[in-house]
Amino acid sequence: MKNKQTSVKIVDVAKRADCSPATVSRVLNGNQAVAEEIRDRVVKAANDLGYVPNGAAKALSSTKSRLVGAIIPTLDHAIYATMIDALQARLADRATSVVLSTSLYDADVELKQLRLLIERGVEAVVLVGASHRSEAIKLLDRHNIPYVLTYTNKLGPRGAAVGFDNVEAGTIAARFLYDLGHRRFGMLAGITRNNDRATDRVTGFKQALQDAGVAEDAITVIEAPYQVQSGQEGAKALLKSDPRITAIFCGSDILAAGALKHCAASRIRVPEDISVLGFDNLEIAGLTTPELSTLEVPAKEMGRLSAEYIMAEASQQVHIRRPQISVRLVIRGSTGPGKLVD
Amino acid sequence: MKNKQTSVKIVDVAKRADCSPATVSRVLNGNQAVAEEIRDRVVKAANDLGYVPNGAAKALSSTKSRLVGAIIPTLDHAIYATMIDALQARLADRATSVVLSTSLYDADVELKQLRLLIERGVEAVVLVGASHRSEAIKLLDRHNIPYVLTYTNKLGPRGAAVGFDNVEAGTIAARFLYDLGHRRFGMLAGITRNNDRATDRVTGFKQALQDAGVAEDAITVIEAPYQVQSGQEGAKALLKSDPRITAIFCGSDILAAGALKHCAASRIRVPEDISVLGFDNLEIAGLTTPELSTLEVPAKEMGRLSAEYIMAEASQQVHIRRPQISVRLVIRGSTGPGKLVD
DNA sequence: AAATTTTGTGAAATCGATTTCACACCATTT
DNA sequence: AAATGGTGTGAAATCGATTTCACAAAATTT
Repeated sequence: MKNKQTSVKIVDVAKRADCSPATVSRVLNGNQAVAEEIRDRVVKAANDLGYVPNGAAKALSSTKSRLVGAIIPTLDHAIYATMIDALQARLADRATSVVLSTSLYDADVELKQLRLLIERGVEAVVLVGASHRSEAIKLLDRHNIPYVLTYTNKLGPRGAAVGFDNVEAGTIAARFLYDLGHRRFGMLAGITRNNDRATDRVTGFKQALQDAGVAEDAITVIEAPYQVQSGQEGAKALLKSDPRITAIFCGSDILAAGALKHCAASRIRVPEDISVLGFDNLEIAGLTTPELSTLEVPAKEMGRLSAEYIMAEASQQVHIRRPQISVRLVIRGSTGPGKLVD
Repeated sequence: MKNKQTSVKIVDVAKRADCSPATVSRVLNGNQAVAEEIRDRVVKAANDLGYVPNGAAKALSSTKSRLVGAIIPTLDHAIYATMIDALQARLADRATSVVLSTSLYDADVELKQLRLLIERGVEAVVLVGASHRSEAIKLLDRHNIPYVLTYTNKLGPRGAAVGFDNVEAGTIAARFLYDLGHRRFGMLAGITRNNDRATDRVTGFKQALQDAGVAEDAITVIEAPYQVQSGQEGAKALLKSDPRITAIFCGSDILAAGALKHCAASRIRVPEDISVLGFDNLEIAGLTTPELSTLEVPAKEMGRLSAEYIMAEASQQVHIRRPQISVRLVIRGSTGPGKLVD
């Protein structure tokens, strides 16, 4: 049943303006020259009737959907929400909408969502991280859809990588804590399965410490989902596994906040007894006691730059495929000197 | 130029499966009976060719876009991000995507975004709050698009209201603090302009206190944007304006966290000297020192219920237009008894 | 003044699906 | 054996815009 609740169509506008649908289309899209007089009639007719063009018809005939797809792990984590917020804001300027999906950190869900987005005719796709089902990239290639990988700087043969080097981020954390004098370390990482960013941070952290001469058994790594409570439990497990740890690097401020809670509950002084370093620089980093030292991730920036890339791509312009983006160390009160015992 | 990068269309699948496009459509949408044998051929052909239906064409011919629009103030506030997360998750089950826009608390921007969404052919719209440009509602009515107002329980002649009574929420806060023995109050409200929820919370709070016999000049209200720093400054201004205040109700945990920061910096003890009550029960509420007492807003629940309503509406079923939703008082460490001086 | 170019407009094809309608075929019922 | 009913399939209309193409009228050049 193709019902129609008498919605206004382009022919209705044409009739009222006493011209052809073609002319109405021309006026409303401002593409070609139309006589001033007719132009005015059309605009007036469209307004009078409250004409809203049918997007599907528009998309079908022009092969332009003005839709951009984004698939992130979850909106419940501020780091992604903030990125999407910036992306959406920037694209809205160009009358382009964001179709949002979440994968819950599951590559298969991501693939399924991607298929749905492609079916919707999105003109570009924003993904998180560099590890995806190979079929996902194939799908994007086959449909010739531009895409952006965020939170990573690993570039594929096509697409853009709008993010930072997670290995390097781990390195920065390691150097910072090592230079403070710490010699036994814990890392409270995110779940590394299906998460190349979490994996890389661990890699960078461990490698840099070992390069500095820290023995492997002086570094304990535990994984935990990005939740405060997991952070508490993780910190506890970490200190139980190696009671001599004096510095903990967390894969997210959420985990770090949990670690701080554990310390407070166990009367462990931060940073006197233990230093805690977070990741992301979320709003919460400024709210804990002590305030969290952390690595700032430029989420807004990544959202904005992803939008820039997509818009450039849409207008066939060349654009930087891997902008220079890096994390920044923000030192607050949760980190301090380690006793240089040897 | 209607270019085509040789993408696979339904006729291609039909050809390969040696049947008509009509039959392919039937198989892929599982609507009508098709012989087992042909069905298999079609499925195989579609897989082999990697066929992905064209959403625009689908939408145009079936008058179903499987798109739902949502306009929220910002994704940068967890309370909205969480709601959208739940909405999206629930709708994804039905192969329906969410097109997301932000209004930045501006009703005109909202209207503009709404127009865009309608043009996209969204089958339903989710908005925040009850105050909108009258043209917005008109637009929805004219196009006969179902809509949901969240974070409010004010029902219009059409649509659903999936939220709580903000006046009542203010009342609950007032009663709680009054019953603790407080007699001079501060309220750190969100910006009430264009924000009926913020406005209602103030109304409820003041009214309930006055009903309890509190004089008007014993209640000081200051507005501040939902940012930690504004919370700090607001709390400072509040206490300067009336140094005898012993309890502060904040329109958001963000503001409350700021208030807590101010107190910590000014060596004001919480809750001994001053009680601070938040709103939302964000994750940060459990991370401050002391932890925040607050009113819990069921954001996830609202997202889920909005999705339920939309899905029911899509399948022409009747559904509750105003589900019973309420805030819940969560008592932690930032509130305590007021000295009952008189 | 004639020839040419430019400009503005409408008719009709097109985008890629869904869905109606007609019809052939086979299975029942009389 | 004839009449009836049900099932599965394809041809063609349809959704509502954009865009190509043809052409008339106006502007410019010869």
